[in-house]
Amino acid sequence: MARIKIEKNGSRKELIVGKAASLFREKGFKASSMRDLAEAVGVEAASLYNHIKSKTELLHELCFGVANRFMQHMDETESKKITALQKVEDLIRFHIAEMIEHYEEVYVSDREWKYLEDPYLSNFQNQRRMYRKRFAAIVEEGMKQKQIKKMDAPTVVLILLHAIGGIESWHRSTQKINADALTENMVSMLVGGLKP
Amino acid sequence: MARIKIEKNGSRKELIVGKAASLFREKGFKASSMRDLAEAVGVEAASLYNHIKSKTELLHELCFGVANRFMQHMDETESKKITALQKVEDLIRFHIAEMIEHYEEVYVSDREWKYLEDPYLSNFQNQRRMYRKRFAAIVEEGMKQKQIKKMDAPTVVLILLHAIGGIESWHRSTQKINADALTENMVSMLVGGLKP
DNA sequence: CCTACCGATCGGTAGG
DNA sequence: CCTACCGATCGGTAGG
Repeated sequence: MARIKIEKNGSRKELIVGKAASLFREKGFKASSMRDLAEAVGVEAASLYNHIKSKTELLHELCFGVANRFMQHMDETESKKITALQKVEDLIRFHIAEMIEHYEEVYVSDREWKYLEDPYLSNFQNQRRMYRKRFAAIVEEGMKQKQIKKMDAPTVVLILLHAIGGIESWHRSTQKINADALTENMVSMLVGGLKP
Repeated sequence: MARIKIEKNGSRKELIVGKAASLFREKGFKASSMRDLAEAVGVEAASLYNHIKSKTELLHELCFGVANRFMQHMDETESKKITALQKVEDLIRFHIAEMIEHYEEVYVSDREWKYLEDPYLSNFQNQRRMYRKRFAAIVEEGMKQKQIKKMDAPTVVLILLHAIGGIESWHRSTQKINADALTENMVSMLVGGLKP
């Protein structure tokens, strides 16, 4: 007598990917073993391979899931009818929101992408480069319009991205001070630093 | 007939630690093998153990070397007779200079300290916490004196530290734009973001 | 989904 | 400083 099969297709894999995000964030990709992951999922290590192809596949899923979301948001921001400075603020707010809502995936994608293997590695690096270029172009536009003070735009972008993405303690921080307050603090400081 | 022994004591170990910094930065601590390191040094893996006790000892040396420099500088900054905002700027400039001059050690200490083992791990975490607390106290002082706008001080510190330390491409950046210009860009943006 | 197991690689030691 | 080697652990597969 077969069990009723209402489980969504892929839900088991999604569970594994989610546990992997948590494990990779905590211990790092290389220091996380498939046996660790299996224990977190509640099966034997060998059983994981019925749902995934390899350990690095888990990293692909995480990194490209995050990259795609950021790329799509960049498309949206670019096409908005707002000033360049407002676009920068929009991007900053999106990064903060992603950090709060998808902390583990974003963190892993940010710190562990170098362990991707090579068709994926180059692809990821290219997407990352493109994203930053587009971000820098908006910053540059803001400088032309005198909304942002003259600085080296690629450096500005690196500072902004790392200022947000680097906070390794979003959990604790968002517990101690409210998430909205944290967001306004960051935006105030980062956008404040751009103005002439 | 013995070779003349004018080599400074410890110079061989220092070479190994330096190569380890470079390797750990490039591949990460866990993904770096002692065979990789031996190859970089130009000996067999077993020979490394005549100069060091273990792989993690290399990480101790790197992390505490960096931590001690930052702690000592914090002492100096605190005792200077300047305003709180000037102290913050002083700290920012020191972080930038360390990043330019000791990029690999600082980077490794920042991203790989979690692989320290436990008497060292707790010790390092405590030093880190202390440093941030002292930094936040200066920021808070600046707020009281109305030199810095009211924000959550620990968050401000995290943003500052990550904005500077996160730049994973200091090499390339400092090649493209001059180091002094980079420093002024960063200081302008970060200190600018603090002012009311 | 599990048991059993493989080849590769790891950090490190013995002994010279 | 090297050769030789160890036990542990790794990612992954075979076969059911």
